Amino acid sequence: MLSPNERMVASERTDSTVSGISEVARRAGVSKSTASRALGSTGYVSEDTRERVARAAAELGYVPSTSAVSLATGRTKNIGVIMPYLNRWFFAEVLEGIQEALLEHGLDLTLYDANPGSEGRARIFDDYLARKRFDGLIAVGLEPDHRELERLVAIGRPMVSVVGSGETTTLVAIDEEDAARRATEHLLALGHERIAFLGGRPDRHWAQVDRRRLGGYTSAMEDAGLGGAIRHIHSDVTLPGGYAAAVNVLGDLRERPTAIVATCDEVAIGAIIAARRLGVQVPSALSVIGIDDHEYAEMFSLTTLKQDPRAQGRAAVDLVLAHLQDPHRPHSILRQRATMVVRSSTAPLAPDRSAAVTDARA
Amino acid sequence: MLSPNERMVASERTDSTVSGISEVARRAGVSKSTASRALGSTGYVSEDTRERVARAAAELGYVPSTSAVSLATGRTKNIGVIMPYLNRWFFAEVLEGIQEALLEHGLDLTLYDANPGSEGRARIFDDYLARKRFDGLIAVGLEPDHRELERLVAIGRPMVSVVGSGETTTLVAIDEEDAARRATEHLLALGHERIAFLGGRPDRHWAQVDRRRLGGYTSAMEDAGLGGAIRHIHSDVTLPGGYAAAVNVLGDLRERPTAIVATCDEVAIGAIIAARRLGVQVPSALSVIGIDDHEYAEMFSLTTLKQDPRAQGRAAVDLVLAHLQDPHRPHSILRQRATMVVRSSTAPLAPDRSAAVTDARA
DNA sequence: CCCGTGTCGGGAACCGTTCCCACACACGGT
DNA sequence: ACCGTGTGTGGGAACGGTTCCCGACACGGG
Repeated sequence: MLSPNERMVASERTDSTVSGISEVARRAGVSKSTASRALGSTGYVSEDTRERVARAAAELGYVPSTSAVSLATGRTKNIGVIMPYLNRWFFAEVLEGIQEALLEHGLDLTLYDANPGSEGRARIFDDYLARKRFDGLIAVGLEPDHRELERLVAIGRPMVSVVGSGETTTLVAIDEEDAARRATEHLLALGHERIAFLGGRPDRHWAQVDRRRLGGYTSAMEDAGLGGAIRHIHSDVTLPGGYAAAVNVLGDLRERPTAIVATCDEVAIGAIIAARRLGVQVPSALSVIGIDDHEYAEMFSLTTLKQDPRAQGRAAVDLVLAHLQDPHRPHSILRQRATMVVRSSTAPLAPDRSAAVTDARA
Repeated sequence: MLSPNERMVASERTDSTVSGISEVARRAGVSKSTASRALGSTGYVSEDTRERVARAAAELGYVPSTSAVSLATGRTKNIGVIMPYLNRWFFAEVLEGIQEALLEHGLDLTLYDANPGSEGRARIFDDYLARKRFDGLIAVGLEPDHRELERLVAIGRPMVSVVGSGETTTLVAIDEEDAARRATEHLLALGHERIAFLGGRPDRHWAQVDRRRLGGYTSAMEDAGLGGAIRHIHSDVTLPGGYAAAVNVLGDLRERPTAIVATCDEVAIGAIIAARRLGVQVPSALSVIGIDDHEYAEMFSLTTLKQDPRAQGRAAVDLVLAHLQDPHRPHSILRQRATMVVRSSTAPLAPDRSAAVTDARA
């Protein structure tokens, strides 16, 4: 803790420290422009003066004013990040990845939380983004509608999406459909046939991601000649959502699937918790597979298709920087590969399912 | 999706739209200064010209340059938020609350993720904050060390902390000690005596919060004459951390407590999951109480002391704005009250503990 | 009729940088 | 001896706003 006195001193020092580059210049005995050149890396400056200026700047604790720099250069040294949720694992991880990478490049991050359907979201698109407080924009799982996309384009700043469609912007994502397909095929290979897909709900805010994953599941089932067994259990894409949906489904013994492909690990874990509650043994009576490799996946021994959202965030930063450097760089799609992590939430189909159930009750 | 053609148009419009206030002025047939006055709310402008200017601005899609405005006014219309974690429930919720409130005030948010012990954290304090890209700062659960606090003070911008100590800055938080004390007293009232505290680890990064909560637990125990039964089980303050710690503790039948005060809901839920795994019935064989009222609390029927992090975030915004308006406003402490939410993870101590255990195995 | 007072508008300074341009100087080649 | 050319430096105009100051004008009261 600082004593009030020390605080006073610190604050006074601060006040005198608002000195601009001209004070630095004066102290170093050079002109403003020379000081600017010395501090920056452009133009001719003798090694001697460069040092003098650097010393003067250090002594004064000089920090260039970001607004002045932005005004003069047209660069904000700031990247905007817009995402619909903050409190879901994937989004928070991506955000941390972005933040890490930006930190290394000396860039700031301004955050826009655009909750689907909120009035705030409209304001962000109409007012906030137009302010262009950033050099580039990263949209994470945004899934903009037509009007929103229009706005985004109108900003005229490089933009990259993490998760979503890559038709209009550069994209980094895993192949959602492929991931779900592989998850399903894993279960098929284990002998399961009554495989249900858990997650998503075809309504206004139904995420494209979940739709794509459902698509991957569907085509895997069809390819296996199990088109008739396709079953989509609606669920909020959250852990409690998965739990609630699974409780209902698993409660009905006759309708119960032997395996579940969850749209993401949160939902999968919800299902596992539901199964435990109902005495349905995982994996002997029910196999569950997710997508993500969530922080909790290991603790629940969840088999999953691992993706690395942090790396996606970092990649997004690299890409937006590349676009910044070369404005004519064409859009691109960076697909990261999801890798299967087999733990023990999946197992071969038990020869007699009812036996397994009995086991669970023993 | 926009066709390439439409995109072109939009982008061209954008390019011509970079028009400044002088273009607006010209179009409205007034001078720059009049236009500025008309758009802002200061000074005398006739209703007539105000309208003409407004129309011209609208037609041109004029958006003032934030850097120019900041440079001229000294206000960035931006609030910095610095926090050590993004992917933990409490922090994400506070952040959303802050974001919501800022949105209503037309302010932007720039985020600094200062993970304790990371090199990034040092850079943030040394370089990033000094840039003063913000009018005010909100620190969430930051717990700065001496050097960091010095930096923070040196910035010379209003600052409010959410969670932490209010000695140097304005603070909004619940009374951590009181919350833990009440949690403990709840268990005591139910007849429990072997009550353990779960969470935190006295090491370099041990959060003050957990220390305070441990303190509340300790004094409640002492006041009940149970000082000898005090037991602090170390655990990472995460759900898997609580799980891992609880698994070990509950595995030992003789040492097993009859009730657990967890430092937060994530840890509490981890403990509940561990108990279920081990066949220890909650609440008949083990009562668990947490602090937070986490998103998952209801799903696990967790008794807890509810706090409202979103509201804390909003309150922090109000406070920082108040400090901005009145620079001489003294530091203050805003204590939010934690309210007990009784669900069914806590119950009276079973007369015979071993009987309860047998029950669980039945 | 003259003069405050209340409105309205314009010119110019200023915010703190960058950057273009002009200039000075030293040096080597012709 | 003279003239590029390559370096180092300073002056000053942007960048895009806000805001102070002052002049013009209308109006009503003394």
